[in-house]
Amino acid sequence: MGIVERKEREKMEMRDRIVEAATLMFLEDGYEKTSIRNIAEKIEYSPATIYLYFKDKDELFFAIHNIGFQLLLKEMEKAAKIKNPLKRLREIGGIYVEFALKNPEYYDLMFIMRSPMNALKEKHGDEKCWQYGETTFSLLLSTITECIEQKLIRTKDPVVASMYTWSAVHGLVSLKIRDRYSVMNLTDPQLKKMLFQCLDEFMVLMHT
Amino acid sequence: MGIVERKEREKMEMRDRIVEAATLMFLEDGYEKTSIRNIAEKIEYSPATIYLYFKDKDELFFAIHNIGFQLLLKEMEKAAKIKNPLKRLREIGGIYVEFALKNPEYYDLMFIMRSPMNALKEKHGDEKCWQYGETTFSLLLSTITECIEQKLIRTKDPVVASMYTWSAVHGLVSLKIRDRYSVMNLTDPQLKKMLFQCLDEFMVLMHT
DNA sequence: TGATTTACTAAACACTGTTTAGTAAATTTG
DNA sequence: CAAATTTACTAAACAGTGTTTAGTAAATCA
Repeated sequence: MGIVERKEREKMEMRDRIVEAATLMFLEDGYEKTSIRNIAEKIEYSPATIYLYFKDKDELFFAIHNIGFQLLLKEMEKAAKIKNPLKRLREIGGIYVEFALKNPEYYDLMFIMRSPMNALKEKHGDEKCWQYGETTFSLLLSTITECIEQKLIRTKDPVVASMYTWSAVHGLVSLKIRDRYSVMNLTDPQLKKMLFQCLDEFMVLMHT
Repeated sequence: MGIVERKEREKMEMRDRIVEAATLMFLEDGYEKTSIRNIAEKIEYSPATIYLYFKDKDELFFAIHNIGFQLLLKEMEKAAKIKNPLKRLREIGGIYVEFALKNPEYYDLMFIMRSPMNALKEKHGDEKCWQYGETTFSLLLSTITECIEQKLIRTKDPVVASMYTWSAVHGLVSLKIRDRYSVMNLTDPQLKKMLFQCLDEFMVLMHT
């Protein structure tokens, strides 16, 4: 009898409805204002119900963080086609920066906020750990490895190169998202231009 | 009569006592656990008293953030002596990374958390804005300008170079502080070694 | 000495994440 | 089909949070 299947499906549907409502609220009003009580009110259930589907707020926001990664990885696919690994590397960087500027809330959750990482810590070993993070990093790593193989960049260690490349682009966008470029009085379009100038200059530095 | 002077001095002393207690709590137990109520209890005053000395929690944490910057700038002074601007640049980077790893809570407050920047936004124009941030950045900017003048680095625009250099080191340490290097299973000493490898590799890239 | 200002606080307001105990409906079992 | 059990849900409470208001006692001024 398909009764347990139906129940499982219903459970999944309810979970999805919670994540959907929470995501909408999070993107519109930010993390702080997306309270368990507000989400519950939006889906017309009691706050306690949410705890039947998620261990805590961190686990719920881990689910939202995953949606963000799916979005980023879909964008990244566009770069995967590019044969020349150096051009692909530049495109990956460009997509990364563009994603962060277009989806600052998602980016914040994916790479800055503590919340989703807390969720990972608690279920140690259950699934490997930070799957989507690994996937994204290995995309960068394999591209840089190709660049080194073809002697297109001035570096030997692919892991070190991947780390400081990731750090460079993360630094660029996270300082913007967390308001530290207020030092230089720039408008948003001016800053965006600057960020891409930084990216291009960085690519020049790496190039043989 | 020195009565208003004494009162002013007492007001300052009380302010300092609040900041001191809050700083100790913040460094020991982190931002979340450093509540207005806990601070008040520690200094043996009521929570409402704190609001006679600080507009809100953000303003209090802006004061703590300033202490962090004083600490960083004191470390930076050691680099100022170095004549060779390229070596000075490397030292500035090293001190920056070292500071972040040794004082992750301060670093977080200074360059990642929203709280102190919120305090700045509210008093628009009162003092310029993010004074300490500007000071630190101009230290980097002047060093890089010297490097360019002496043709020691492969770049023309000093502002762009300062931005991506800052971003690179900020990226390195902020990904560590916010737990995103959990991807690579490294111990803390291993990661530290890697971060400095990244810094050195980056310096090689910049060098002519 | 009386008026005023200053420094402070108790209590409340409006929130937050989370847990517990209990209920009503759906499902399974005899 | 009726009784027992499981499932899905909620009201209410717990223990906190930042912040404001109204009121008090002491210090200072006139």
